[in-house]
Amino acid sequence: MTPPRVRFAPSPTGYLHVGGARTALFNWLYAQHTGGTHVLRIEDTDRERSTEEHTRIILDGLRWLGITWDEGPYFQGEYAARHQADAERLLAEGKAYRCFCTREELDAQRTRAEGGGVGFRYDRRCFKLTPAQVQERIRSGAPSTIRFIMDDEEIAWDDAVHGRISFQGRDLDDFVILRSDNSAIYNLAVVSDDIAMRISHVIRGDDHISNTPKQIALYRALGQTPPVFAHVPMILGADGKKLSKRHGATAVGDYQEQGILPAAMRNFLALMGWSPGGDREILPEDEMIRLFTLDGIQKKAAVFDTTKLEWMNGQYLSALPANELLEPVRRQLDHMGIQGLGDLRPLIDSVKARSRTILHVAEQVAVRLDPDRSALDAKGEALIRKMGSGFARSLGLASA
RNA sequence: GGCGCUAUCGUCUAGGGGACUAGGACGGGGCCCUCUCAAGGCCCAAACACGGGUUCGAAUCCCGUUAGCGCUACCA
Repeated sequence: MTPPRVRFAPSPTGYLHVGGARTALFNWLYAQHTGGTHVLRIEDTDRERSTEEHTRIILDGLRWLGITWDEGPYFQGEYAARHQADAERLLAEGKAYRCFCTREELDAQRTRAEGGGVGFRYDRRCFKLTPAQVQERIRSGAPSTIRFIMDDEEIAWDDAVHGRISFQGRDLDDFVILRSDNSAIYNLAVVSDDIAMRISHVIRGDDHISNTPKQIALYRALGQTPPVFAHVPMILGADGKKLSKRHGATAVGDYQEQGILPAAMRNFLALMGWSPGGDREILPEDEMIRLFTLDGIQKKAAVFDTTKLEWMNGQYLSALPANELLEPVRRQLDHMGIQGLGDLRPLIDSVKARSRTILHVAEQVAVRLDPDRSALDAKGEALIRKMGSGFARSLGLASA
C-alpha cells in the first residue's frame, strides 16, 4: 500500500485558531503514524480577505506547536490557470454551462424563494440557453460564471469517522465553479489541487460535510477517484457555539502569550475529539504518533475547556527541568520590565510545581527578584497576598 | 424552511450486546500533609436525552421524537 498523502489547507483570512490547529495536528499525526506525507497548502483564493500577515502567523503557530510539513507551503493562488482549465474542460465536455445571471438577479430569486418558505435552488435558466444565445451574450460582453451540472443521483461515501454519509443530488444546486473574473470557487480549487497534489486522505472539519458531495461529483466529472474523507468534529466555545472572538482566546498565539507550553497545547488539542482509548491523558509526542488512528476520532463536537488546558500545562511545567523553562521565563520577565538577572534556575525550580503557566512562574520569580517590591504592580501585590506570608518567607522575603 | 451531522457526569472522555453497582481526567465538595498558598495523597457528589422496537439480555443494534450544531454565496 502506498503511503498516504494528507494536507492541511488553511485560508489566510484570520489567525490560526484552535480548531484549525487541531485539524493540522490530526493531519500531521496521521502522516507521522503512517509514514505518509503532510502537505501544507495556503488557500488564498479569497483575495479580498487573504493577507501575507495571516499566512505568516499561521506558519508560526504550526511551528510553535511542532507541527511540520513535508511539502509546501503551496499557494493556491498560483494554480489559477489549472483551475480555469479544469472549469473550461468541464464546460467543453458538457458537464458545466455558462451562467449570465447577475448577482442582483440571483439575490432577488433567493429572497423570493425564502419569502415563500422554500429553500433556494438555482432554476437552471441559463442551462436552457441555446448555443446561439450563449454566443450572442458573450459577444455583447455580458459577464458570465461557469456552473457545474449536479445530476439527480445519490452521492454517498464511507467517511473514515462517520461511516456512510449520503446526499441526494436533487437537493444540491448547480453551483458556480468559476467566477466571472475567471477565478475558481473553493470547491473547484480544492478538488483541482487535491488531484494535482495526489492527496489520498482529506482530514478536515465536519463543517465541510455538506461540501463533500459537490466535491465528489467534481472528482467524478474530472475522471478521478475521490480520496478518503475523514470529517473531524468541531471545537465549540463554553456556550456550545462555534468558537469565535467573543469566547476570548481562540487563536493559538493567545495561548502562547498566556504562557502555555507548546507540548501541553499539542497534547490537549490531540485529546479534543480523539482518544487513544482507555485512560491515557498525558501523551508524549512519540506515544501520540504511535497510538493515533482515524477511528479513534470522536463524532461529537467538543467544548474547549481552558481550565483543563491550564491543568495540563501545569503537569508539563512540573515535569520540565528549569533549564528548559529559562528562556520563556526570561522573555516573560523582560516583558514585565524586569532585567539584570543571575541564575534563575533554582528559583524556577522552587516555583514551577505550583504554577500553571509560564506567566505564573514569571510572576513568582519576579516577587523573589524584587524583595522590596518597589517595582511590583498591583498584580504582584495580589500574588504575594495570595501566596501568603509563609511562602514569602520561604523565598527570603521579610514581608508580613 | 431544506439538507446533513451529532447525542454517556457541568466539561474532555472510556465503553461498541452479558465483565456496568457505567470507569478515568478537569472542575466542585471534604479530609490528610503543611507556618500560608500551591503541589501531592485519600474520599464524596455528578451521566447513558426521550419513546418505541430487535434480543434470553441494550449505554452499546434499528426506527421515531426532541434538542444542539453545520451548510444552504460569483466566502473558505
